Amino acid sequence: MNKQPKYRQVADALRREIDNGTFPPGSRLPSESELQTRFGASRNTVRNGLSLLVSEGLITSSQGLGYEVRSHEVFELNASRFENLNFPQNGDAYNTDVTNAGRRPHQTFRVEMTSAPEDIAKRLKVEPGSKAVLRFCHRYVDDVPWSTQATYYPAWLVEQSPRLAEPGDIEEGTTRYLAARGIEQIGYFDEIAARMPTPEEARLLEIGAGVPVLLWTRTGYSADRPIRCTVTTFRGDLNRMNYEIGDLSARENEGQ
Amino acid sequence: MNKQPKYRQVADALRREIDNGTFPPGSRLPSESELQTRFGASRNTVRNGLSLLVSEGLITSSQGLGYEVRSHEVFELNASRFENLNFPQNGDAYNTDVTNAGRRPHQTFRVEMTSAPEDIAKRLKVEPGSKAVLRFCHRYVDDVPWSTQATYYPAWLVEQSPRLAEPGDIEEGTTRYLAARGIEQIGYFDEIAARMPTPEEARLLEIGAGVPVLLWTRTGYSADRPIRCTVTTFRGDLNRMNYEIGDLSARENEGQ
DNA sequence: TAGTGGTCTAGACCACCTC
DNA sequence: AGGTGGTCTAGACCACTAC
Repeated sequence: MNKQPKYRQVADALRREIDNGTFPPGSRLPSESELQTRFGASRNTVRNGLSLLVSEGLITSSQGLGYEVRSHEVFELNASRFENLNFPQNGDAYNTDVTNAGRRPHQTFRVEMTSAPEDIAKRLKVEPGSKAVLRFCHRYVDDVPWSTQATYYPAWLVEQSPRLAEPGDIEEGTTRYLAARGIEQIGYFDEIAARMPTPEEARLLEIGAGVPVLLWTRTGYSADRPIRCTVTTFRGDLNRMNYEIGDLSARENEGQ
Repeated sequence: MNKQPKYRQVADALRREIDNGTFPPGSRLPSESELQTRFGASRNTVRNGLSLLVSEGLITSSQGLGYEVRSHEVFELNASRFENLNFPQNGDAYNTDVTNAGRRPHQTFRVEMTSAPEDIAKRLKVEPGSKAVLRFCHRYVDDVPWSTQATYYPAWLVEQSPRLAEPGDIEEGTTRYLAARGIEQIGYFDEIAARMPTPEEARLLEIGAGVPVLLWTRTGYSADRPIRCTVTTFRGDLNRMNYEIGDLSARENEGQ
């Protein structure tokens, strides 16, 4: 005998029906009271089962409306191709990529003078707590919050390149601006991690329960030392990162 | 007035105390009944708040023991360096990496003849449902389930390289075995995604609520066509992926 | 045996959405 | 107004862990 608790039976039954198409993406699940009678369970037990599916990222709930099966469309982000070393462009080609996908990009932007958080300082090889310029970007696609991007520049670099600390965009792109001043990024170190969002991240990205964030930390190096560190936070349900390594001429024919 | 529901107040208060070190990683939270009196709330309300923290990945619970603050140690996985194109080695250097970190690797292994799932078939550029060899690996570090790895080889390749379908390890490594038979991988396409685990993944990786998985899909190409597709599923709380791009000689000095 | 969390019930009131 | 989910309570019994 391997009896599952009732709320799991509820979750399992519904999950199966979502998987096999009984409830396709975008459709609505039966209401809690309908599920009570169907499973012969109390309301709390039904809710317990439903909340399991919510935390698995399978469904969402909204007051007054009901439970809806989540639909998944993902946005591909090529991390190795854009920001090409021989052809530096503004930031990370977000505008180009989004527009190419037929979507409408939109972003808010701000520049701050802060002290570098410990993990950033370590990557930039500066003293923890030392001054840094933070250029922060909050990005939307078709008005849906998509990602936040925080780039830190160490103080010594800002002294040489004062426009980094000025508010507002740098027209030609920060990479080109730096290159023109003799600071060339010749390598990157990328780190990718996943975790559940902090309440702050959940707020900025309008993430509900059951959706992890992808954390992408890119540290850019000149020939001598690290010159910037960019931390990008994505909604995990809407994004996928790609890397191309080596010779991929055999991949060109069709879209994968 | 911006009153939060009581269970959120419980969660926020405890989260703050976890963040500021009142409850350090590995320590135990007060029991539910203690929290009831502290917050003047019913047991279900307290449980509701605690389950929020569980689904954020901050704490775990076990019957009879209580709630414990999760501790985070992450394992770095260099995706661009290992499986070096000029120096192919067995699989993805998992054994080497883990041993170097002073940990004890352990894995179970099986080989299956299956039909390629749709997404795999697309990446291998074969008909959906066509035959493929699946080499499946379940990996542990110090007896903690760490990742699962499924590599699919298309039928046409297996005909040329029959040992792929044989159970058991290929001593010299599949990459070398293939290279010796004239099939050389000259490029990779990596895709990285994050999501909540399916019940099956949660079982294999012994993941509790609040821990996402990292999905790493690597498609290997010869000069002509894709020759394999490897899907690795990691515990998101224990792993971080790295990519090195361009010239990183300035990084060598210290550990990042 | 005592204390912990896990499951389940029954009922109440509130907030939001649609009509 | 009527239906939906959101919050909260009080109490019951079970399962696991410690001693």
